[in-house]
Amino acid sequence: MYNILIVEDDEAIANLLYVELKDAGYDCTCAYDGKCAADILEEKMDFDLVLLDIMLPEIDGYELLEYIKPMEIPVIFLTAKGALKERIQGLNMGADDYIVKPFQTGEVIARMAAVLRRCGKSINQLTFSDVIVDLESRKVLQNSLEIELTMKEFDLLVDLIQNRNIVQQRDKLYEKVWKQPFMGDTRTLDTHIQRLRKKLGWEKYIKTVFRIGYRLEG
Amino acid sequence: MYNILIVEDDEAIANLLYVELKDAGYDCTCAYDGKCAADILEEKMDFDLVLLDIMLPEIDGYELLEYIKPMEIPVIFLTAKGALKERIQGLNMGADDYIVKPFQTGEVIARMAAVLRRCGKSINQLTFSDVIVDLESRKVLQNSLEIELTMKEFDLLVDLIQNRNIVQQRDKLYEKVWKQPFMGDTRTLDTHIQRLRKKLGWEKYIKTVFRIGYRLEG
DNA sequence: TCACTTGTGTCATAGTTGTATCATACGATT
DNA sequence: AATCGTATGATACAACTATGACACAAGTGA
Repeated sequence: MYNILIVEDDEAIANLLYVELKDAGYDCTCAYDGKCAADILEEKMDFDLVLLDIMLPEIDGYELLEYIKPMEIPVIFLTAKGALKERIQGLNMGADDYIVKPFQTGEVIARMAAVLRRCGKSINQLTFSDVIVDLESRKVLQNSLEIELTMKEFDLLVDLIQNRNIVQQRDKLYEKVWKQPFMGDTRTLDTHIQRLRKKLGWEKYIKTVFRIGYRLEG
Repeated sequence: MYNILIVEDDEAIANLLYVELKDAGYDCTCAYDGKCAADILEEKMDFDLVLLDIMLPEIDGYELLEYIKPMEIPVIFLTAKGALKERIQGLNMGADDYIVKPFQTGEVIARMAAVLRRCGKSINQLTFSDVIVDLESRKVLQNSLEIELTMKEFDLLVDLIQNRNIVQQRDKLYEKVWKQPFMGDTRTLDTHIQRLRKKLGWEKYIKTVFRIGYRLEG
């Protein structure tokens, strides 16, 4: 799970980000001013990424950026619209990306993912819709709530997500998850699909393709 | 098979990419400068993805990007290390991803696959008239509306499209779709053809060739 | 033992497929 | 051109098959 520090003096924006990122499976901490941010960084150094507003009371974003640099934590600047000079300066100073306010949360998440990937901080995790699947811990989060899946359910889910939008033929799917030939004529696969559907409330995503198999759609 | 356009003035890099991507199953075309790339794009518009170096003689990557945009072909930028500004500008201009030189070919392939998937460019896709048939998801779209076909209908449609403008003899057609010898004298094949015609409104495209079979015409 | 996972059986239902029937279109023959 | 035999279109229906839903039993590990 990623640890994100949100540095933003506008509490409304900070909290919005906090909630949305939490939902997207990120652990977040908010700092409402530069000094506070510095303190938090000092105390807990294992952030994976910092979202940094430039206009901050007291210590501003640039100063903070200098402070963060030696920690080698990627930084995404949050800048007001039109403040071109800020952006350029930010990038020159070594920010990894910037996002212009007002922003869509989806965009933030996408940029964050890109930056994290670029920085090699990629963790083995898959996402689909509101679900995050961590391959290392074998945990599944849905809207930040852990969903307990059994082994087969988990493997099945991983396969479906890795092949999203591709029909998985019943026999092939069975053979991949169960690692043995499909003898047909039992309710095993269906039953597990049903269990997955139920636990995740994914009736609409896991489509059955009649006479062929299943497809995770979205 | 995917068609990739490699635009890169450093021939060593271009050829390396060419070879590696070829091995990975991509059809590649190289362009060593922007003008050449534009010509190739003009001539042959069915590329699935463009790998685009930014630093090019004459026409640079940005200009070319503007040129490519209306074609709706995804673009991955190739940028020199540290050229952060380039990256940002590229992404802002609508590139789908970028890769920093020097790169591992594996990384390039992974990014390409991701971009292609994101853009919904599935290799296994047939089109005819207003219909797109995705062989992976087994979905059929007509004017962006999904048409639900049964297994036989789908197989039949695929065969017809793959043999467009060629008469399919009834017995051959039957044997291909039903995978069993044609015993004649039943309405099975006709009925399925009718069902296809009806679902797609393709009375005018699926022609019957009296006493021979059917032909998808257009 | 208990709690949990996993596989299988049964039944109901829904969707698919093949065939029969009748109507219409085609083409050869006169 | 008229006629006739045959092929195909259209439709409805019956048979079939796959899947969902559920319950339960066997297996497994704490």
